[in-house]
Amino acid sequence: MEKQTITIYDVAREASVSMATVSRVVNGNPNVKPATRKKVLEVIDRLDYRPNAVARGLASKKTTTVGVIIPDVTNMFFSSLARGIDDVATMYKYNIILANSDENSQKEVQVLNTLLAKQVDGLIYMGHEISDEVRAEFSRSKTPIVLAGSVDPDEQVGSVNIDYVEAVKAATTKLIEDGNKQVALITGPMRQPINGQYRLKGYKQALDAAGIAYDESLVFETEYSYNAGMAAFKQMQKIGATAAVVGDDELAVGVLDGAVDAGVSIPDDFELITSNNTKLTEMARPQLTSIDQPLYDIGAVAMRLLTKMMNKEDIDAKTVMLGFDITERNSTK
Amino acid sequence: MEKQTITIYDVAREASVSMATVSRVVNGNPNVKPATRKKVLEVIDRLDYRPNAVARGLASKKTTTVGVIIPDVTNMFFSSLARGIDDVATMYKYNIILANSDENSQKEVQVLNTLLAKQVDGLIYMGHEISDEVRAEFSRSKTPIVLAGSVDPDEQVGSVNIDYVEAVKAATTKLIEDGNKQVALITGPMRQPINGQYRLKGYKQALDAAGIAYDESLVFETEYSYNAGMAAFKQMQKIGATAAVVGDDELAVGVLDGAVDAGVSIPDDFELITSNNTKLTEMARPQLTSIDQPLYDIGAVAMRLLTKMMNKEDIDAKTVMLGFDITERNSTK
DNA sequence: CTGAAAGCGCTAACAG
DNA sequence: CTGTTAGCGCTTTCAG
Repeated sequence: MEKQTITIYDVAREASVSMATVSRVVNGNPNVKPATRKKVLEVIDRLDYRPNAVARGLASKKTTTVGVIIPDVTNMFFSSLARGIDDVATMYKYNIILANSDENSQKEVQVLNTLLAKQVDGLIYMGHEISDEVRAEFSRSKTPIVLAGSVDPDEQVGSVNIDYVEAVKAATTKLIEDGNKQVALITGPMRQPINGQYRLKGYKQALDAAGIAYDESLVFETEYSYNAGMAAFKQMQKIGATAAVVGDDELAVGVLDGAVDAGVSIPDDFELITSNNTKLTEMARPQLTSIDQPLYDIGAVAMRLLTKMMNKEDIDAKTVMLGFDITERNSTK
Repeated sequence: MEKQTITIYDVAREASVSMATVSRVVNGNPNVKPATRKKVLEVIDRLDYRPNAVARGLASKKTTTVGVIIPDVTNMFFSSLARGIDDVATMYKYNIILANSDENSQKEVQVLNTLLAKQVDGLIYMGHEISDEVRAEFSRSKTPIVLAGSVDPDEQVGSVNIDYVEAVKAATTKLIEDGNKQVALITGPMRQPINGQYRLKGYKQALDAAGIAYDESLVFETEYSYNAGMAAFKQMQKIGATAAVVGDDELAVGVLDGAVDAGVSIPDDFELITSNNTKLTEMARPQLTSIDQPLYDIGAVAMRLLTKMMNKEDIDAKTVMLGFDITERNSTK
């Protein structure tokens, strides 16, 4: 009365061969006489046999499943990465166990452990920052790990990114060249390396190169939300900023709408460059100029790198940097 | 020299008990003397033992993993559902294997089979339409299945939705009451039940109730994309429509921007109601009035329903309809 | 090219 | 309350 499963044993019996042989044909082992292979395949088809992946996993110690830790699937930035990950995973016959972490370190550790308990062959981690607890789990684990779109200051695991320093530097420089003297940087917590170490560094480099003094009050540390963007715009208006590099698209749309709602004309009176080039940049009015990170590719390359690691192939470089562009739209002159 | 795993047997030996006892404490079986439980827990902790979920799955025939088929994680509509699904899955100790299908029937069947091979305890399917091949797989499978945000005309499996007929009827009615004589309906393929059977029906009912004749040329069948929306607006302008009910938010933003770009004032000269109330509706300018489907809840309830089915609990109703609202913003008068 | 047999790590009766 | 004993369904030597 249960889901009466037909096993490899049933197939063996019906085909008058041993389970070993059935196993061989299922696994594409070439050491099987074409005739018997044909016979077995026919029985498999007739019985509608489907190998039990769990049993397979136990016996072979491979699950062809990788764990993916994502802050929030609902966030376009991460879901774009996830799509790239899943596509190449599928390409290499892996499945993905997706787990939302809300960037909560405790949840991350928790999820990490259940993923390892499920014997995933590899792990992809997304998130703006790696807490010490998570880092500890990483180094304790023998399972291959790759970070997608997040930086690992000590390069213990693989990672795929763009050069955030250069990207922000380029964006800031463009704004300066457009004639802006007061360019703001609006982004997430400086505690997170991508902001505190990379974006801020690129921003300062651009300022330096243009001979403009760094003004701390032009740097806004905020959460990545639409409302935070609207609030940030008000602040900027107060201190006279005329342009901004923004670290997140939703945040940038907030800044944009804050300006529009305040009757400030973009890009004439205020210029804006955002960072992720998600669909939002095209849907906003005016459309947003953006650093163009190849999100899908970052995910895809991360997964590809992971397949190599799981396969124990030689890796040229554990840390890969993909190129970026700046896509100019109508929020800049 | 592989990842030297410590097994339940190691724990048993170290704690001087049988593996059965270790298994009992790991599984919270109350039939263990507190003292021995304590001893075992201590050893587990000391050895850093982590039960192998694959072996567990093979022995118990439960994987505490459910398969989730999603057209595209990158689509806010579906990712919102997915978030609801994952949250309640986590709540009930399940993990999610997420697979993108691109609404491609062949891929769906393929994915369905690998998911079943991995012995998932249940399945959640998202997608606008269920092909005959997929339907066939559904009925062939003994694994519990729930549809989230998609309708199943023959109710073979569980499903969670809102009443699309009523929702579109309400939206259309509002537009008519605002004085529009030419209300368009812009949505996906009529082949898909949600459009052809439900939305169209609700649209016609509203027209009927208002004594307005149905005009086929006011119904647009298109893909769910920003560009399709811009194109649709041009069409509508040609035939003199003054309002539209749109089946997808990204599509609606396209319509909106098409209007804005053409210098048409919204809502004065054209009114718009969209369907999914994703963040996009708030980021657009003017902000979009929308049918408010509780996306997260649909996902959450679908997963909850699935847990009941996996648990063989009694279900009051396999098909559940959640309520909806219409959130008025600035694309309607 | 094929079969026999020993596990993989854990759960689940069944005794006691 | 605890231990023994079969498996779960498949992979993988090891012979032949």
